[in-house]
Amino acid sequence: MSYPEVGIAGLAELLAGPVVPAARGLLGCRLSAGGVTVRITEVEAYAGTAGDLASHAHRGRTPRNAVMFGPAGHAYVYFTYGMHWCVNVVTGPQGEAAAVLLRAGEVVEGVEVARSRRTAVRRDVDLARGPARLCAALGIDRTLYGRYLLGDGPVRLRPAAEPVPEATIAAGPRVGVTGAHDVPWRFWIAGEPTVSQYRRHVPRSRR
DNA sequence: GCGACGATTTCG
DNA sequence: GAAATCGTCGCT
Repeated sequence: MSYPEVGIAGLAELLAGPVVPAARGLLGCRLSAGGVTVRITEVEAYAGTAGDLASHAHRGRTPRNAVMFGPAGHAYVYFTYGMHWCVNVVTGPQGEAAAVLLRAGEVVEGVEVARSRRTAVRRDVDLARGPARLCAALGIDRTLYGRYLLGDGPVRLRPAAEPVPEATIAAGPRVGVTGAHDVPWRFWIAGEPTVSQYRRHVPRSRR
């Protein structure tokens, strides 16, 4: 099954539902910001307050995660490691605080702009390969926190140009997450060279 | 108010 | 393997 043929309304409906189908359905969708468009190739699902210890919302609402508790289809942008931005799509009904982390994408428009923001990159497939790299390529930062993604704002999410067959979607444990390694909530398009490399989480105290 | 650490990336 | 680098959150 695939979702893109139903248009923006269908995408909105998908995002308002359970987080796992939403995450899978986001594969192949296009995200545009800062003059760059990526085709999403890798995502991770995070339940909100529903017992997912890896979710930023699992301890309840804070100033940082507040947008997660609002309606689906908005951008949850957060800053980490003192230098990186990452972006999520809020999903599910209001109050559930579930979200999908956009982990990687293929730059399909604005390659030159993306390269100007990612000077360390040699190959185009590395431009948005990784959640912080994706944000860097798109120029996403705090100013886009909470923005609605399905309208005409500065960050726009659109259905896939081509459907992503369910059979090509692979699943595995989430990256960088302490514990919950048995929860296969990382999804990617099999065979895509833009999918980020899996790294097992190592607690800082043991580095 | 303070301190540990993070849904990471890059370089050595 | 380890540094870079700082906002966030819970209170060892």
